[in-house]
Amino acid sequence: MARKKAYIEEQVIEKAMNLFWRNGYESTSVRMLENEMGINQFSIYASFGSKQGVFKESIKCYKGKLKELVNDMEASHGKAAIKAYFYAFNNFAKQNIGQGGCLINNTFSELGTNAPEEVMTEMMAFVNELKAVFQKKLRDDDATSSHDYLAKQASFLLVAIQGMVVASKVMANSEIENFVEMTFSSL
Amino acid sequence: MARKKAYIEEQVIEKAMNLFWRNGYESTSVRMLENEMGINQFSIYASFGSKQGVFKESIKCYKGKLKELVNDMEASHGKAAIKAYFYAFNNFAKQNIGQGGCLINNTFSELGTNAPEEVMTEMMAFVNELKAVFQKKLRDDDATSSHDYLAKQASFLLVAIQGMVVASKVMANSEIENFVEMTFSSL
DNA sequence: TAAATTTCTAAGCATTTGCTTAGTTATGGT
DNA sequence: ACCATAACTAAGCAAATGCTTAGAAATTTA
Repeated sequence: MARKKAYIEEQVIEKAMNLFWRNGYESTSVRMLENEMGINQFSIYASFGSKQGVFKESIKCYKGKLKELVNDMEASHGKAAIKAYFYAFNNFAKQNIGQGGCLINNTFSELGTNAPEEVMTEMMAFVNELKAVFQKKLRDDDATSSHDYLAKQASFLLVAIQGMVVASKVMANSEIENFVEMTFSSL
Repeated sequence: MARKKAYIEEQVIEKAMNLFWRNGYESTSVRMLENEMGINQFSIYASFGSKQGVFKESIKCYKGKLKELVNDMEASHGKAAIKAYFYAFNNFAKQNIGQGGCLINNTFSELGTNAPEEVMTEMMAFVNELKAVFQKKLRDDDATSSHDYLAKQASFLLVAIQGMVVASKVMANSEIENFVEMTFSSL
């Protein structure tokens, strides 16, 4: 009769995600993952197949975290919802010391075109979903503008939020807040 | 009598810089540098001391390249100069396949707080210099606003340009252009 | 108590990594 | 032709890397 599973994959993946978030992909060895996840290398390979497999699951876990923030935005109304998301996302991005920022952005930066197909797909999907939600919230406040016009505004906010999360690593919080305020005052 | 140096350090460093720009730091091995630079590992260590030494020089080389763009901006006038710099920088950032983007941004993302002190200093200095030039060009068009007000606008543009260069890896050129136009229309 | 399965431990593998060493070749000046 | 130096080639080193294997221990159920 089988021994019960002693670790929950979602829990160990969350630990792995945090390590990748702090260190990046290449600078995170399997031995470090073993320490952080609290399971041995054999179990890592048995459950996830490879280091890359762990990373793929980590990206999905990260998306799940972001989904909670996006859900909060979807439950709110208009531009104010997007703005609140900016702040919430900034706070979320600052949870980690070291590299921190946005794991999706970091992964684009570090791996670029070398990222595994599945990872690229997950990340692009997230970016597109976020843009769609921005557009929907913009529509809340503006029933008459064209779809194309709102798409451009959503796209603008998408670039802006990427700038915010990258800049927040090296710039003062007051400068980030100034950026957000100016970004939304222009809409 | 000494044999003349057969390679020019600045030239081999430029090749190294391009490789780091495409690949990032960790994913670039010394053997890859050897191939790209066209000199052997012994010469690399003799001239630069370590892989990190090559990287430090590469960052300086990259700054030198950016300096040319900044000089162009300084030779022009007002907000139009800054806007032209955005476009020039975007074109410059797109020279490299793979990771591309901005090597300074990439390095902040990849190495974060683990970057060598000298590299951090060089990068922070560049960011501060850029902000100062932005502020100066904003003053060209606005003789009366407070120093603090213009500093905030310069800071805003600094975050914006970081967003642009990160986003340009994954978003369409038309969306990047839209972002730049919207950013400057709000100033 | 035994069986079945999970998870662990320890060791190992081939390769890659940053870096060093020693001897050789190339080159320019005298 | 010789000397001095630069740069190369080849080999090597220890450590790290991603991953595998084999046997042992742990755990649950019947």
